[in-house]
Amino acid sequence: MKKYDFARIEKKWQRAWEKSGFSSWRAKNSGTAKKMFILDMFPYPSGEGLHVGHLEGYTATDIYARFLRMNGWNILHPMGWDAFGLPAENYAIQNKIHPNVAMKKNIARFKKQIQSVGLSYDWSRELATSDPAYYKWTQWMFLQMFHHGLAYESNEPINWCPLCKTTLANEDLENGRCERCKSLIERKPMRQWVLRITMYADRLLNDLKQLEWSESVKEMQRNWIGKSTGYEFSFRIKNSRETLPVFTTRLDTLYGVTFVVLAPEHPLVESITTPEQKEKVRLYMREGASKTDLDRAAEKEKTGVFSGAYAIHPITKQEIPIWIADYVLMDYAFGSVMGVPAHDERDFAFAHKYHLPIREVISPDGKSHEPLSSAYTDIATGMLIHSGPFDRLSVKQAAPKIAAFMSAQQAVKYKLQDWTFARQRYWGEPFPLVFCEQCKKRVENSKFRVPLLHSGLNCWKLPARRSLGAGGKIGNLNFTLGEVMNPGWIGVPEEKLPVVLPNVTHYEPTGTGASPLASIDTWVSVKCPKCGGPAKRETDTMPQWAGSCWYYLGFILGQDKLKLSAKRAKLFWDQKVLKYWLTTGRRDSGGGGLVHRSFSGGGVGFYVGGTEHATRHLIYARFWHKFLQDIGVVPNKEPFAKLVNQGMVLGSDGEKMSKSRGNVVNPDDIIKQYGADTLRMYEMFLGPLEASKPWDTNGIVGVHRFLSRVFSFAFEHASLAPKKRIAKSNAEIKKRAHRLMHQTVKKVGDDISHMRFNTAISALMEFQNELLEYREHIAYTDMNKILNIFTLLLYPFAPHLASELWSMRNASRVEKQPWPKYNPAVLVRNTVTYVIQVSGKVRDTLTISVDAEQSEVIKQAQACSKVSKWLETKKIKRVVFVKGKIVNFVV
RNA sequence: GGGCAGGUGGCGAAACGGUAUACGCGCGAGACUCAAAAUCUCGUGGGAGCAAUCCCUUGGGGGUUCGAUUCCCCCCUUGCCCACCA
Repeated sequence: MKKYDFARIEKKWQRAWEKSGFSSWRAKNSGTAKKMFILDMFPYPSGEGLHVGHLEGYTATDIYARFLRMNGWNILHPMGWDAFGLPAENYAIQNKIHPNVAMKKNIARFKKQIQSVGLSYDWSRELATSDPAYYKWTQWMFLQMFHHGLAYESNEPINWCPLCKTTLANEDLENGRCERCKSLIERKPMRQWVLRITMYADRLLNDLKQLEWSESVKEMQRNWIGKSTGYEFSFRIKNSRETLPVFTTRLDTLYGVTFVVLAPEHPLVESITTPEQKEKVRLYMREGASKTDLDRAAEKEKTGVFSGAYAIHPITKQEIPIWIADYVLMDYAFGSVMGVPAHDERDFAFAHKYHLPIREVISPDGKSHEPLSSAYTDIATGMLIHSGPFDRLSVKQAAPKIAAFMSAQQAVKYKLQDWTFARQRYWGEPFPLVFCEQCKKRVENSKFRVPLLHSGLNCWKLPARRSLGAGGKIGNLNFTLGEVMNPGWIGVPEEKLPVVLPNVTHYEPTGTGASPLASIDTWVSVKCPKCGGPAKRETDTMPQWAGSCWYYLGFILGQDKLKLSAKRAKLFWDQKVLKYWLTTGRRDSGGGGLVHRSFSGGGVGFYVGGTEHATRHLIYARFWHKFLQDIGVVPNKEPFAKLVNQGMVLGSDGEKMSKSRGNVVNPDDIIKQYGADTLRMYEMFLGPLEASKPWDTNGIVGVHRFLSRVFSFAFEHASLAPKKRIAKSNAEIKKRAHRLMHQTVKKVGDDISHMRFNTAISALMEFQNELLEYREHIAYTDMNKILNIFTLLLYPFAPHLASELWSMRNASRVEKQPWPKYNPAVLVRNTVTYVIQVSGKVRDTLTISVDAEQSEVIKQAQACSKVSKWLETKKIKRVVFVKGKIVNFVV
């Protein structure tokens, strides 16, 4: 018996594919064939190499891509490298290799690993985010955002990771810790570039509806955006000209306000605190300053301090004490809360602790229940009491009436905050910005007044496309909106892009808040592109998410477009190609009984990746895409039409794979021991794509045995001496084999279409098992035909072995063959097996002609000995008959 | 505290109103072998029985139905995400 020499076979076919320049996987940018953009989340080429988790998603999309290609689709299935960012940089520092060098090495390793698994990527579109040809366009896009006023300089307190020595966005945190290194995050006021993602909050929220994503990821994004609708109004402050704005979703409880709370960072704290309270407030603030956000949130008991000042209730005119407490967050709404202890659990706890009055104004039955033992927060039931003219109104009715009475404005707030877009690290895209003192003075002395924008305010609209002239002329110099809004900051002209990351010897983070780039004076000092005066470059770099915001567009546009000079943006944004891949023509829908439904909003047709990107990459990329649509360079609203989240592959102990647990499975080892085809199939056989499932080191031999049997059988069959070949098939067995073959063609096709790879593989196994039983009874030529079909079905899963099997009988290439069709007529059986139940319990089965009449079936069913004995003494109340399935005698 | 997804043999899982445990692992027995590995054959949810056969079984409890792993309600439990958002 010939052994399944997977190593030889896999090498042979990988060479063959490489020799042809991977031309079979190359996507065309036009044509009338149905098309699909099948995208994997591209990896960070870390020093660890590819892990089996990556390969789960990559194998799934590879199977799908190969399958659709055989069905005549034009498939765009590319791969690239998310090469900028902290993990890559930290690896470089640890191993004392320049990030650029380390990255090149890691990319080469990743690519080799990917090719050793036989993934069918269109390598002609390969890209890396750290390539100047690529990041030139990342900079170009940032520059557009800047000029349109979407990027602003901020000095607000921001998340600082003391170990990574950089600022981080909220999205980069996990429970108040750095997502990468798990250090506790500090809040530090720092100069930062921030992107105004909040301006897109509503669109990011609303357009979720049209996405074919898992409900859980959509829900995560909804919660992250965190829209709430309520009212805002201002309290007057006793003995002061200041007013105190608050936001509330419960204006109906206005009569129950017994105190007001400010966040410790609130700007009014300083001015309203009375001299008597100054010392206490100072102490409280000092204590608070040492707390991290995590401490703040973890505190069971709320703390606060009285400011000494009083607000005036807008309706009752009562004096209400103003407190300062860190359970109120400055980042949200106005950083101030009207305290209604009777109807808010947090306010209740606070009032309870500091003996503030609790005033019941919502009651389930219209009666008073004071003193309350807990806050009553049910808004569905309940009516107003102790609320003057609004008594007896429902919660729902009351709010608008009170608002009208006191002229409170309806308002919408979001949890989403603007995106901290700068890192004080080396390995990232440099900002295409310079700072010029003279231009700063020009702007500040000019008459331009841009409405002062805070991160929470959504009062500002994007200027009409291409009208960067929302800025204007100062003297004889033109300033853009972004340049007017950020005095002194000047955009690098497009023709000067890319601003190349200088090659330095010291790239370790400084920890001073300045990036390593700041020390390279020759790089930092430049001429102002606006006025020619002395200027300095921005030395922070962009976060790792920048490059991944548009890489799918990079794949669509291709390497030639990336190489264009940035001043040729018009040519770069090739509308024909973008429309081809991002919008759907009529031809894409339906087809062949497959469910590759295209999505009306356009975007990447099929995107596979882990759920960990739900509130990071997937929200950032949507934001960029919408901006790019607004400036007229992409043709549709959303980047990713359909998203599937592959589950995590856990270690064999059921825990997350990690070095420290020692449960990491290295794909290289598996390939060496069992081969790539076994690895691919086993990853798919583990369970449903979207479920997390443990890797069972023992289980892999099952798939390997299957492939070995497939090979041995096919090989033995192909090398049969002519004398030993069976001349004539047994008619009955041939018929059975054919029916099974057609069944399997249908099943495997349907399963691939629905991402049910595990059951597709089961079906292939069953097919193979039966064929082995039939082998003595099927003629050589008939078996050849059946084996050809089997090979085609196997091909998407195990392309190397399938290529080898195909070449045993055919001169052509398997990947050029059309996907086999099944004949529904063959699937029709002329007998069917009925399940015979008595009162719902299975007692027997009955095989009978499909055409048998209901009465005939029931008659025969009743006659079965196993059934009749259950019916003997009973009276049949009812007979349930389901054609072709079941007869149930109810007694 | 809120949201989402799960709980089926010894294990990964299948079926998703109609014969629960397909497929695979593991295990047991046998064949081949001096022997072992590999391979092949048969068996394998639990219980009672010599057997035919019968009873029980999809986290627990109710409900709808002739029939529920599947649909509805309550509870328990595991995982993931978000969490003082006014």
